[in-house]
Amino acid sequence: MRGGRKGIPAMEAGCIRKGPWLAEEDVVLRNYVNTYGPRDWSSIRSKGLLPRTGKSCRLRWVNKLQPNLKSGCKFSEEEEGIVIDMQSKIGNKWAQIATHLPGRTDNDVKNFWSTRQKRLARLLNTLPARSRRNQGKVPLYAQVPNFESNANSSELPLNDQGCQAPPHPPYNQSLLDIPDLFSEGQEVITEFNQFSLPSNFACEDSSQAMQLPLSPTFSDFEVGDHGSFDEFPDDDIFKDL
DNA sequence: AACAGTTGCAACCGCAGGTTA
DNA sequence: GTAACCTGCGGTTGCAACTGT
Repeated sequence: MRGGRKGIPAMEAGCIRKGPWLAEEDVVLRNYVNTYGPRDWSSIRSKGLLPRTGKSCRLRWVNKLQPNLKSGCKFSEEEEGIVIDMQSKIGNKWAQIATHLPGRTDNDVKNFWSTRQKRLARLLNTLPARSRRNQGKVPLYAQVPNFESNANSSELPLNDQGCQAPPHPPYNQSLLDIPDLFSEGQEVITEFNQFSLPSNFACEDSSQAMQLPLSPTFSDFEVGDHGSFDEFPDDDIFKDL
């Protein structure tokens, strides 16, 4: 396991313990749930079983101890697709989305989405993180002036298929033709070719809609000859169009 | 090998809605 | 009716592990 707050000494606030859970505490919590079921969380403390709040116990059970969790297992492409699709439909209803993903908790979904958003933010506002080879190169997105402010879907031109085209390159060209995500001198990032568009870009005649994959995944984005590039644009960048 | 930047995720907090006394 | 408590949810934080230079 990595991450978490292992390094933090368990704090004591009164008789309430906070911080990382110990294996012994997990055992006690498991025994409690086996005996009484996953409820009455606050009685765990009142019974003197654990110096944890009911809230903390519930969270620990739901996110780590309950059976059939896919802990430590990355989201599959199918799972990513479900999250992306549902988030676009119902918003940040992580608990609701998680019900469609067996073995995943709302926290898992939330963390997955949060990571995805961070990548987008970095893509839009800064240079790609670990890809220091891209330092000094400006993301094409970042070169787009007033991308959101001048995006008025009602004023967007129609493309040659009668679809409302995105307001600014690269979105108003065939996505499969997008040449470079980053550019400076001879170094370019290529093969940026898959991401979804918001529903307001869809044609009424679905047969004329832009042919795009609905559920891009991290692995869909590569950096031509420059190594892997796992950054990708996010559906939310179109939200206000 | 050392360092710095980034990622993944456990666990916290505040709030809202439901239940009970 | 309402105060107190419980439960669940979404947002945020912070650290160990990872990765690239």
